[in-house]
Amino acid sequence: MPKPRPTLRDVALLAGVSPATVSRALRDSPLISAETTSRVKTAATSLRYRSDHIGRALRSQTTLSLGLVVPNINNPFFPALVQAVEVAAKSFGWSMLLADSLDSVDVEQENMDVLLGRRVDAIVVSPLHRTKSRPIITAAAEVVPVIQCDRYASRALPYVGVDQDGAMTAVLDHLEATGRRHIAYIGADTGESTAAERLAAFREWAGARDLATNYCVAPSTREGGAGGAARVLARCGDVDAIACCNDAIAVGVLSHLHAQGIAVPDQIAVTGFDNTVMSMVCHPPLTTVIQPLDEVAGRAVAMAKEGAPDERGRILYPATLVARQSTVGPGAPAAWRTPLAQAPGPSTDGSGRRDGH
Amino acid sequence: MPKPRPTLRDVALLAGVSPATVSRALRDSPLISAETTSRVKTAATSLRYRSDHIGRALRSQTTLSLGLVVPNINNPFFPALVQAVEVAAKSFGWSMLLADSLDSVDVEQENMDVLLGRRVDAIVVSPLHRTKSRPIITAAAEVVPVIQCDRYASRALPYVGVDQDGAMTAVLDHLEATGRRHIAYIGADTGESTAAERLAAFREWAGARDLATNYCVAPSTREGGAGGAARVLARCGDVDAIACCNDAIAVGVLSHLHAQGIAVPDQIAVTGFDNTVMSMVCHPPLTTVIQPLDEVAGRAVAMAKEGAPDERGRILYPATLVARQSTVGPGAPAAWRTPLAQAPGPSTDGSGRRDGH
DNA sequence: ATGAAAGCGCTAACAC
DNA sequence: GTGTTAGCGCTTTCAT
Repeated sequence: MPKPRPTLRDVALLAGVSPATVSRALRDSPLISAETTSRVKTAATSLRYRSDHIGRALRSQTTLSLGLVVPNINNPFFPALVQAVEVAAKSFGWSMLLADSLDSVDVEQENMDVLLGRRVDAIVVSPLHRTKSRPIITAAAEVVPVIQCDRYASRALPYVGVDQDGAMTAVLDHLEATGRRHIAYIGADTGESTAAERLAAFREWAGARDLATNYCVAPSTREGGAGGAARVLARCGDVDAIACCNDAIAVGVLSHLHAQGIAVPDQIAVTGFDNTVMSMVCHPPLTTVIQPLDEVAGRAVAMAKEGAPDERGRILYPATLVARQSTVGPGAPAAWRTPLAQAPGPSTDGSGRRDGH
Repeated sequence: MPKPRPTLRDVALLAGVSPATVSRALRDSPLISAETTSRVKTAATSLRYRSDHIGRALRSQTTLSLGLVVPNINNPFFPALVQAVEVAAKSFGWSMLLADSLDSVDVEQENMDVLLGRRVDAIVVSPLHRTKSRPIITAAAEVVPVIQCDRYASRALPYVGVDQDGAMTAVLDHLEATGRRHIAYIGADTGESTAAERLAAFREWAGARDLATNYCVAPSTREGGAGGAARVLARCGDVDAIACCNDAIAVGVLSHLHAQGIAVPDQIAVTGFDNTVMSMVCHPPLTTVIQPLDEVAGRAVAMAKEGAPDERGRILYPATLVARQSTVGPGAPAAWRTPLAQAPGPSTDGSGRRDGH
């Protein structure tokens, strides 16, 4: 197994040229004659030579690799983000080191240290916690470009995400438009920036209508959702809709309502967020929100690669509401989509710059 | 941002010792006096020195990193495996490069090349396809230890997985024990080794009982499952159970039965496989199989690290059946678990060696 | 258009 | 116990 790996020198010997020429030829330098280039490439192929990334990295001081730090890949929201980031990175020859923080700030700190030690050229991070993660990513950003993605922890660092306020507002507008008047909200831990924004959107929306803000915060689990439902129902008898911060909570709400013999959506409508597989498989299927992860990830990776030197703003993409039977009932069309904004592109704020490089 | 990174030399200068001493001290070499060691560490800390992985890798010819190649991380089965592998790798200081094959053999090949170019010390791979992936992993295995995990494509390379035959047999035994007599099976593409093994287990089980082998193969999606259900039902009128190769297919089966007005489990029982979130959220919850992923991943990573020099056998861990309402009905206890084997440890075969190093 | 030589940051081998 | 030297594989001046 420990078969000696051919080096650039070996190729040079076989092709009868110098190592420098091999290096240039393999990278199609215009300085090298076509004839020499092809001879070198033939030699390389016959030796099954593969350029050694470590040597190149040491010399060129660039590893062509990206660190991705996610809160917890077992959260069904993140695999799609991971995939999108990897695809984007690979599209220009970068590799991705994945670091899972396991929902622990300590692990997140450790992950950053490992990635910096590995000399990743940039880091894309979805920070665990709005405030606790701030010193962690700030320190890392002094060494390497750090782009916040999906969640954020610092307004002083670039961020690419989704317009949570617009999305949650659209959910609430949809509930109102379909006749709901007593809307409760179950939020997730507001340490997550997205959860904080969604809750803020609910409070603002309800406040603007002079409605009671009947809400609570629960763990992002089905059990959490069930408990939250019990609480908001206990607080107000005539709730006719429960908007949730994410699909897991919403599914838990469904199970509580089911256990109580409350019909969905006839008596109470329920909404989720994230369009995870759960929202399609549960009963009834959940009205939820689709986030344009491929675009968000692509933009974040592009910024990471460019070093995002003077881009300090927040780039927000619009989400899409998908209405399913948990709000529109069995008689309505199976699924229709409402884009939350006319323009498909992102918006920026806080930087004074328009989007586009 | 491009703040100059302190080097080992800088630390040496500050501490008034040689670079070699710094190198040794930072790694707690017993050769260095305690006094010097602490002085060096102080200097390192004050400079915020972080050892450069690239230099170390070039010199020591080991990157302390592991490549993980998965078929598609959006398959809800894999995030747990990815997490388990990363945790195991990190437990002895390795990092993980994740490469997602996007269900394409070409991408899988490309992934292997990239990982080898990055000089990962070992690769853990869940091969996309039983036969098409074979040349790919075989070639990689000539350069670096390659451990197959979950799925396999070559019996000539180490494999750590789950006893699929035992698991599927237990599912069928369970159906029989709860009174089912006409069991159909919906398999996934048998290019996946696990799907092939599960189908083989069904055919063997049914054959041993002289039962009709009413089965079909369908895409691993909910749509595939719905279509498969239509086919097996058309073929035989008195099916009273449908065992499925995975949860996604089983959920599709549920939706088809639901649409046909067929009651689950009263008229037809349904089983899934993998214990993904789908199996808990769908209606009714699916009887399914839990695979001990943490153990499988831990063992695979340990073998990868050791280079698994003469371990060519298959290491199989037993799975656990979890019975839910899709087979045992609403009156039965909510969920009870049946371990599929007495011994919690893995079994080996094909190598003549017993487990344990 | 090509070669020679230096050096990226680190650690192993060999002094002392 | 510690310093000196050399070199991992590559790219990049600087020559020619």
